[in-house]
Amino acid sequence: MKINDVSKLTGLPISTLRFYERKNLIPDIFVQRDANNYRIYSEEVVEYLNDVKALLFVEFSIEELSLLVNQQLHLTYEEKKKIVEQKIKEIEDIQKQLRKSKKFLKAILEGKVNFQTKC
Amino acid sequence: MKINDVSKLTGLPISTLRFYERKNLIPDIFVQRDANNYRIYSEEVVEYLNDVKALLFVEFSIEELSLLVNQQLHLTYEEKKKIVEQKIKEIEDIQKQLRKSKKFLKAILEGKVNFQTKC
DNA sequence: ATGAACTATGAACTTAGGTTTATAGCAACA
DNA sequence: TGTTGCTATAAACCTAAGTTCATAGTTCAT
Repeated sequence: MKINDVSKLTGLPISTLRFYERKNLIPDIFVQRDANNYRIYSEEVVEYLNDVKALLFVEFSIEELSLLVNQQLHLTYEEKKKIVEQKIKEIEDIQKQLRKSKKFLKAILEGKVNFQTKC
Repeated sequence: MKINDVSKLTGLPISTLRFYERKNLIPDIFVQRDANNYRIYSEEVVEYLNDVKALLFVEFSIEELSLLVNQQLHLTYEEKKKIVEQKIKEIEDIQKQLRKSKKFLKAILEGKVNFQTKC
């Protein structure tokens, strides 16, 4: 698969795919180069990138995620486990916040909240 | 209450409080000026800002939220209702994404996911 | 075999959401 | 009454996460 195919299958712009690679977010197992230096992606990269998208959307920064997936940095399993467990806790906090926000927004809909001067 | 009190009670830096005000995120009912041009906040601003914090954390941009709370823009109730309903839907999408991410992270912990070359 | 479409790179640019700095006017307390 | 601390503003600065641009090589369709 070439970069354009991956872009279409994941919905990520080509520029973003190249950017993620520069940020070490795409392990070598997913992408190699052909004779013309074109990127050739494995099929599995699509599922991987969909997970990455979800993780980056709310809970991870590129730097954090890169730390986790980048074997150059030689994090031990224990170190990675710690990061992941911490992240799961953070997600649970976000879930709590979201339930709170939803309540607040619903209260607005029902006219129970008003932060504006009446006039 | 002066700005330093609000900062301490909400955990928002003073610079952020001033910044939010410039972005029309703090309705006039919550803040007035005294004889020295110092900001004097009402007690209610603390709860309001805690809600704002939650909303900005994941689901709203400053601009969107300002649109909603800023009466200068004269949005009708119906227009605001539409924005809020849309936002609730988006939150539900985020909640779905988060459940997916959590699953993925737990699979990593259990060794069921591996995006790295074994060596 | 040539023009449109695809690929590559490095560098510059952009936007959101703040933070920091420079400068100056009040305040509070010994 | 002075000096430490709080407040104000405007403008400059910063970082993350991309995007766009300039330039150049490749490939595909006709």
